[in-house]
Amino acid sequence: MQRTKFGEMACSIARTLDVIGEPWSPLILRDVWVGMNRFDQLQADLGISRKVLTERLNHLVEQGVLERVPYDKRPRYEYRLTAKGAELVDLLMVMAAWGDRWLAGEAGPPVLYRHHACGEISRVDLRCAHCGEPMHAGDVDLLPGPGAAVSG
Amino acid sequence: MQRTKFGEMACSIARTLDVIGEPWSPLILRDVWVGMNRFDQLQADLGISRKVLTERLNHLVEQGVLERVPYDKRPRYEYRLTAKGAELVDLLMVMAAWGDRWLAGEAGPPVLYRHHACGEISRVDLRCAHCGEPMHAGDVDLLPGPGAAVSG
DNA sequence: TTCTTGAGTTCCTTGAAGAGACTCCATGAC
DNA sequence: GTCATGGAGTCTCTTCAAGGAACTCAAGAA
Repeated sequence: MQRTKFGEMACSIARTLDVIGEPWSPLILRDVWVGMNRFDQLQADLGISRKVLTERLNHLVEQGVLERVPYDKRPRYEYRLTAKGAELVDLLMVMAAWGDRWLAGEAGPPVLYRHHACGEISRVDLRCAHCGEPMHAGDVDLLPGPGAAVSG
Repeated sequence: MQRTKFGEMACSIARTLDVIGEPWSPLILRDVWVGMNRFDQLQADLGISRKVLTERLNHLVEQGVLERVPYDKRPRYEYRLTAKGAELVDLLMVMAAWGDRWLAGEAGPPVLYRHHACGEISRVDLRCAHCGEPMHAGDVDLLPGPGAAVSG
């Protein structure tokens, strides 16, 4: 349904939601990220209905976020992140960082992230690609871009 | 419905989805961010049904992401981002950045972001809070955190 | 040959989203 | 005082998506 629900909106947020905005899609991506690549693994881990899992996987493959790779001569496939999909997982890390900060409660975060480059437990931080200073929603002005006035 | 759908999962991504994972919620937040603060404005801009808009706003207020502020003696309210909500908008900026990169097409991005600190058109970049180097999904190991083994 | 296993399909029921009319209530116009 | 207005919702009905569970299909194992 949601396939073209938001996409007409000339808004990159809406367009992104057309790719991973449907229920379960972000969690499917997370699972693939941590190495759960197969249909039955995903179905068992998420407790999602097989029908919906099929639909979501097909959509994510169509969108170029996952690829379906045979791993056996039998009809056996597994799902892998594409480059496009890997960058979506960056988004999931930011989502996790927000959840860690605001929803983790007493127990603390369920998952820690160790950064390869420095070897430390860390978290992701948003910075300006131009000047390197922190960049948050309150630190920017929004201007119409070249793709602003899409008509039709 | 989705209110506690994913939240039991001891996963900050799932918990975050319980807050803004429902259809329309991210777009409602975006609209409030850019200054559309009132019920009828939101309803007209999004084309969402009034019933669903009511449900979403209530949920976002319950979650502490928006606050409902009277702006007149009459029963007139507007919705504002809380600090918690403003940090969610950071997530939307990352979402927009992904959409700009992968879905904008020929026309280019519909919106540009000018960073206050440097005055330049820029985009958000993910860096390690510890060492300041780029931090992407492929650059981290995941380890169980203190809140990992939530039972019940 | 039959069994098993991964990867889906199909069908039926339940529950959420959409559309749009209706309500409530304080104010300003008359 | 009465009426009209406009923002902010509620109510109801229909449509469409999600859940659950049984069924199918292909190929290698016993």
